[in-house]
Amino acid sequence: MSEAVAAAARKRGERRKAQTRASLIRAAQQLLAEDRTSVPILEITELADVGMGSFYNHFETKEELFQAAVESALDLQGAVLDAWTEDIEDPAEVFARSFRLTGRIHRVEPQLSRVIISRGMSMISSEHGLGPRALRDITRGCESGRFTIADPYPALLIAAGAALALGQAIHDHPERDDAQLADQVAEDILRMFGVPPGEAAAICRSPLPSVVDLLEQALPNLPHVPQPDSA
Amino acid sequence: MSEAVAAAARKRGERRKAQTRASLIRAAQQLLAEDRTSVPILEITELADVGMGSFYNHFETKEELFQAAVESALDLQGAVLDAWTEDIEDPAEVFARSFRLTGRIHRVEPQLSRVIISRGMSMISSEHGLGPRALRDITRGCESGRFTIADPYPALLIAAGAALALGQAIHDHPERDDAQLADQVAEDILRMFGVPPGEAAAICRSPLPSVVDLLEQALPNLPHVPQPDSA
DNA sequence: GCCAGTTTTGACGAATTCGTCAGAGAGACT
DNA sequence: AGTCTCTCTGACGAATTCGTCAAAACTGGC
Repeated sequence: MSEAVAAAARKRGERRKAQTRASLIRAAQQLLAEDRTSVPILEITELADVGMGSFYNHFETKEELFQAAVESALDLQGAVLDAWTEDIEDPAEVFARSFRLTGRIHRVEPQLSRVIISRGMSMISSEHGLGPRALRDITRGCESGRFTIADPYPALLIAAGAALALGQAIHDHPERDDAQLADQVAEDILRMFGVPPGEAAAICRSPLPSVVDLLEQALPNLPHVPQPDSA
Repeated sequence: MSEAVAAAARKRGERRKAQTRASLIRAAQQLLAEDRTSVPILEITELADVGMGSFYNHFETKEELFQAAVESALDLQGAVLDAWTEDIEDPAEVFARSFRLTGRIHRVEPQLSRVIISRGMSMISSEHGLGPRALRDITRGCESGRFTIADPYPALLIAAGAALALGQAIHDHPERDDAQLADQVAEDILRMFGVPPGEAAAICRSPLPSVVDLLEQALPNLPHVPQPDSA
């Protein structure tokens, strides 16, 4: 037991450092969402409520921080989607659910969404991006015969591009029904994958759990996510 | 006739001013393509080979210049695609040709391509973006019964997102066969539009004119495009 | 309580960047 | 040639931004 206590103690310093880093990343995400990436470092640290010098303890340049901020947001989004679809068998349902929930997230978590939109395109091929995850799911669908496309990769490009464009459209036109739009896009893409039209429509109109509830369940259990300060 | 001469003369000043503006826009496009948008204004004017003070004769802020640079690139791309497809009847062929040629442009004109990728997502709904043009073509296809989708708008989002993702992929993975990739993506999207698979495949495998030749023909005739200096 | 190792902090001088402005230059008109 | 107007130009002072560093704060081990 004393070992456990010691271990916990040994990690208090690390946690403090991680807190500072997380604060900086959260501030960077806020600025990224507001599309204000050429702010002075002092403004970032003020927003993060840390000393100006702390920035240089964690990052060499602003760009490095913003990069980390985007990767963190993408990792979060990926982990959340995985958690929400892990118990589904049908690849078509996995894809539809991921896509439709992503659409809902754009409205419920506009900051996360904007961060991803801001740089998601250039991260499609990155290991942090949603590309690898989507490619895995599409490939699974092809191998199981559920999807009948010639090659998963072009399909991935379409799906990933559509996901980002959908988010952009939801932000640009808040008056539209975002849920219906997301469902329609998902349905179109399923048909492109080779899912019969009737089935695609049924899958994309099935009821979804509330994103808010899902997020609340998922967030506390996710590893290495910048948490809001528990002041 | 003296009127015509006077008019020509009156415009010499305007042309000189437009030259300076075009130089600035070309410099901005180069920087945009290199993803270096937080450079000092002096560096932009040096690249444009104009005096530092000239910048403020044309733009209030750097962002305003970059905005103009993106709009100029998008207008060019749109005008070129229109010129290349104006005499085609079948909406499916118009779409396929636009999409496949856009894919080729990413490799042939990497700078134009990168500029569009850098901000194309946020310009989908803009009048300068490719969105309105694509929406027009897709709607035409729906009305003529060639496309059987429920709603043109979600389809537009998929096509636009895919076009940008394709460009990104071509830059990220230069070892891939970009022409084949673009053709496959176009084919998948045509099938999504409701074009029978066999037809979609045939349309997207038909031979294409050389983008280089087309560009050479189209460029000199396009209005209000920043031309390279004819030193 | 004290020391060694780490992280945080913000003040400061150095360096960069900004935006203005007065003068030069080019063109149009008399 | 003279003058008027509009654009171009780059030097300059003002303002911003950077990155370092020595001191302070915190932590863990003794």
